Amino acid sequence: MEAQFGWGREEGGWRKGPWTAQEDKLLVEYVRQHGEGRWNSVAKLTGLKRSGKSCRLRWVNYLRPDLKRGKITPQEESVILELHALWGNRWSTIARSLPGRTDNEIKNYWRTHFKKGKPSKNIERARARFLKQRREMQSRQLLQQGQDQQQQRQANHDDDDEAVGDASTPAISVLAQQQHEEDMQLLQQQDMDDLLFQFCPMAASCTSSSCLLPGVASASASEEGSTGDHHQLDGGDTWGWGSLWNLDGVVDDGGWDDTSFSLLQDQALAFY
DNA sequence: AAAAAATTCAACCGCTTATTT
DNA sequence: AAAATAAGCGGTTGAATTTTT
Repeated sequence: MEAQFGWGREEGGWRKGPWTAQEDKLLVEYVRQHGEGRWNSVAKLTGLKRSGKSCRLRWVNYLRPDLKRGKITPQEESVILELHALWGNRWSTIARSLPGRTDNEIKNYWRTHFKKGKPSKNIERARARFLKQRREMQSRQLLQQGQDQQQQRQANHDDDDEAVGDASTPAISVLAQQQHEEDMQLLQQQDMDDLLFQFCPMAASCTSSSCLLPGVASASASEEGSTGDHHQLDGGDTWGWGSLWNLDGVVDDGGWDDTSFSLLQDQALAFY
């Protein structure tokens, strides 16, 4: 299962695509002998068919011996969160505070775990899953109930959206009410999981206190439609304003006390 | 069980900045 | 002094893998 054609083949004299173990070896050997830098001479001296750019990238992001392998730890994640709040998308700057991690790695981590859209997608899906489940339960239940006491309600179920707890339907009975409550509990728990995940994916492995967040960004935020806002500032100042964390309402200090929890919960509920 | 959808991440691209000639 | 070359940066891509349906 080697690289296909097209990807991992030559183009204009240079090989592209995934590196093979042999190529890695050549590059490592080159660096051992000549040190880092002068990447363009790698090809000349070793016969490796890779551009200097490609060699540098491979070394910096993958072969460097001081790289830390393995998953980002909760501590590292906190740093990323914090520094991103501070600097925006200055990945290499952030990476300097995380020994053994590359800008690329951090960028990827950020994008896959925190970039707006993804986390809410998770929540969306959790919600969809839940609603489906609930619908099934409800219909099953209603079916059964309908056999018992047929006529009473029929006129008044708007269905889908709550407002259940009203006195208008005494017949729906304690059972349904209970069920609903259970559902809500389930939903909330699920939400909490997702929300926690959104803000601190490693929370699960964070034993109790160790996971301090720099602050909780307001989950609502803004900036929706723009698919990739090119803030092409000419002046060389490339602040990622759009992606800057909203620090308003930062609770800060403390970490996860009950207050921030219920705050989160509020946010979760406000979501719907 | 298999197909489709989603996720991940290594590597690419174009552009900017730094260094060399 | 300026042109050329190298290094560095951040955004984006897409094959491989994982998850969901």
